[in-house]
Amino acid sequence: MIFIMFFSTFEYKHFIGMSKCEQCIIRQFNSLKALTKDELIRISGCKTSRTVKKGDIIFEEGDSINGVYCIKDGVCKLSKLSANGKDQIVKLVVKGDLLGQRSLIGDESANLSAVALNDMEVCFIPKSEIMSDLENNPKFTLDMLQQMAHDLKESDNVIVDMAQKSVKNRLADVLLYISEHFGTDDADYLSITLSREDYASIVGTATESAIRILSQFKKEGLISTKGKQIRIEDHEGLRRVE
Amino acid sequence: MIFIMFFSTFEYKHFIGMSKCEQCIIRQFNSLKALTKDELIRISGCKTSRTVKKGDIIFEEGDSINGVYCIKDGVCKLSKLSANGKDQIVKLVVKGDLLGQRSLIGDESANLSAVALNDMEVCFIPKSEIMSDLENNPKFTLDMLQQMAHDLKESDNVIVDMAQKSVKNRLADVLLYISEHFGTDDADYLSITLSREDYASIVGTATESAIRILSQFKKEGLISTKGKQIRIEDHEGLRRVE
DNA sequence: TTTAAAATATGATTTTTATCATGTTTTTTA
DNA sequence: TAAAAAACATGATAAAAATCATATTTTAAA
Repeated sequence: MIFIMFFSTFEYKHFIGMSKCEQCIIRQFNSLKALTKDELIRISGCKTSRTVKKGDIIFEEGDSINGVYCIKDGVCKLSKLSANGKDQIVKLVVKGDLLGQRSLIGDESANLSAVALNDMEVCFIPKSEIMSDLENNPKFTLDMLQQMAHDLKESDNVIVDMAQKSVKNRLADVLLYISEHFGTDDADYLSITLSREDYASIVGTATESAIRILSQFKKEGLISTKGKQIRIEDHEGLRRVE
Repeated sequence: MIFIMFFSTFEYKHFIGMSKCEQCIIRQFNSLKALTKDELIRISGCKTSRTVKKGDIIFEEGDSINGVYCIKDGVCKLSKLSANGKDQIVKLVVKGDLLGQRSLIGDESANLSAVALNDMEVCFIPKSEIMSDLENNPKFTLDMLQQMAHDLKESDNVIVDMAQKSVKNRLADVLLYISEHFGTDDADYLSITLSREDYASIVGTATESAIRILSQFKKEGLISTKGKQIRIEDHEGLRRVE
């Protein structure tokens, strides 16, 4: 037990999940910002914090979630297994987002699975706490409602794109979306790296098709790659893809 | 002006949109049921009621809606024009549903167009009234949130189906969905009649493809038709379509 | 009620995408 | 670090769906 002595206060709190919600900047990015100081302190007292390794399952379709995850760091995919046995990625969830709120509000088991795309750090807030805030803090509920309205709009737009755009067009869109929403590193590579299979699973196509199209984009000078990493070389060109 | 004398009190109120929300059973089917009697009386005083003819546009993409519609009778489609010039139907909205709440909550112009599929009767409640209730009645906001969570789940599931199922499979699903959600008439025909173009626009395919597949379903004895009307002859068969 | 327009229907053809097959590269693990 | 596994790549072929063309039927309008 001697090694505990080397932990600083910060590291110790961090390790066992005792860092304070009131002082956490992450909450500014989601509906938790609408909570009062007292509510945050209460949540701080019952939340748990944990790390999730790349590839780990946070929850699966059908699981009872019983709470909400606040993503402190990392990225995960929300996907659903279709009848033909293929996974369809519905949404990418990143640092600052909440996870599991839909199931919690609908009082249902998870409709989607959440799997980490890189190492993550997440806080888990039990259902009872969130529900009590939803019932008593109208600002919080309204903020949650606004966020859900935004998600619904995005989902509707994805339906239209799925139905009306070609696979090539959708794949170009995904690259642009990732670039615009999640940014790039210092060498302009997309900050989120996905496997070709993941790209196929977002676009809703066969893995081979996704690979083929990315190769074509490369030949046409629209993108370049370094291993799994992708850099967009011609944004306008990608936008023109049909 | 003499004809006004023939109107009964009921008809008169009905005509100029003065029937009372407190007494309207339709609200039991949507979030308005969470409002208090006082709130309903207040809304009654400022809502307007109108009829919409088949084919009429209730609102279009980009319109500022400035309120919420409560569907007293009839059905409409929510659609979006895609880049290739085709309309994609995202959702069917029926008697009892609310319309426009997403744009109102997000404080945005309409993302979708709403067009009547048959003659409709709708009440319009101005934005200010709804917003004040959202800010002051947590039960109402929570109910709205739960409804929105449900819509989001449905949208996510549509994305998966769009991406992973064949056109034939999706068309079979739509027929079953309409049958299960909107019911049939006394002769078992689907109570909602859609053009082949509308079916194509829900499924996300070419009109000719939708026509062809419906013809095939007919040949296979899965459905029968009488003009535009469709009757499902073999539910299990439709469910097995791949 | 005749005519025009729209919706339905179906064939032929092309395009898009999936599937199968096989090889190469990269990553993981023993 | 060598072997195994996973991911990537690409060709050949098949299947699905779109497009174009052209009737026919139904509906709406003059």
